[in-house]
Amino acid sequence: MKGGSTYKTKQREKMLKYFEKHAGDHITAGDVCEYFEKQGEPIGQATVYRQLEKLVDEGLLNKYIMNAAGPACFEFVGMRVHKKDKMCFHCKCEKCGKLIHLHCEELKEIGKHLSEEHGFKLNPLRTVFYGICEECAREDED
Amino acid sequence: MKGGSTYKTKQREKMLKYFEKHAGDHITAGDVCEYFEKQGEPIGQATVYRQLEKLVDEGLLNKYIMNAAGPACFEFVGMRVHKKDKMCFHCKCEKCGKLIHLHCEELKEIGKHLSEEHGFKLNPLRTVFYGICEECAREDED
DNA sequence: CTAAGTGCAAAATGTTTGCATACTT
DNA sequence: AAGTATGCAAACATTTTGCACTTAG
Repeated sequence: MKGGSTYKTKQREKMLKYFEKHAGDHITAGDVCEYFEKQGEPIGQATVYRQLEKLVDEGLLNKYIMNAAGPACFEFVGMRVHKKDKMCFHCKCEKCGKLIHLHCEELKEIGKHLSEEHGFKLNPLRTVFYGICEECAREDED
Repeated sequence: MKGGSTYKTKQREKMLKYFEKHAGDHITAGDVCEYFEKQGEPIGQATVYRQLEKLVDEGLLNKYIMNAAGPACFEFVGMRVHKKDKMCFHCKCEKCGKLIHLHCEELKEIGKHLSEEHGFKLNPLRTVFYGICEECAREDED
């Protein structure tokens, strides 16, 4: 369904290591370029984007889109291991922009419900809940 | 908190009418420009973007971001009326790109849960569930 | 040797901004 | 009259593409 195999190149390995090391962080294509630039071993941006896409396809990274005119964020997921118990949801505050990671059993029910009732296989790793976080809600009492 | 008042201009009214008429549809800034272009009464794209932003701030439209390098979508919400029973969730298929509108009581529980347990006020109108739709899942049995 | 990946620079998108002019209130 | 909106064109930022070259298998 997807074309050909994946070569193990220096660039790919370096990027992967970088993401692995920063697991849990949200990293943009620009961040990646900048980082390796500073390391004195730059990776062409075209390569960065192409590898990023590939890694997302392979399920090693997740891609999150926050702002329309702003870079997409990528996050390390793990080596093809989709550990259910590590599964986490993301909440993005529309007010302060904060991104909250939620680990919650009950939320996993959503996935089951969507699947059973609506035939939709939720990808919790890519899904972002938008709303207002606790702190902002407090200031925002209208 | 936000600057100044809002004038009732031709452009704004036309845009609003257009969105209202196509309630439920997902419309891009480009769509808006194109539509009025064809009507023979074009609206400058800067104006379109500025009004779009404004309308979102005012809560008359919702903004959805699907692809990083793709236009944002806007959808009519209603005249400041947040009818709970009209509340709907969006599921976006990562495979075929289809966007599904879901009206579901159970899903509304998510909002309650997030609010009560995590202090997060979900905005279901802006939140998009990513995953694989029924049809694609069938072809995709791996 | 062949398929896949790289890097550069150029193009393509989508969105934002500066500024002079025009419209609303 | 004062404040806000408009429209154009230019500026931006992010992402994608074409092509010659290199590298992995």
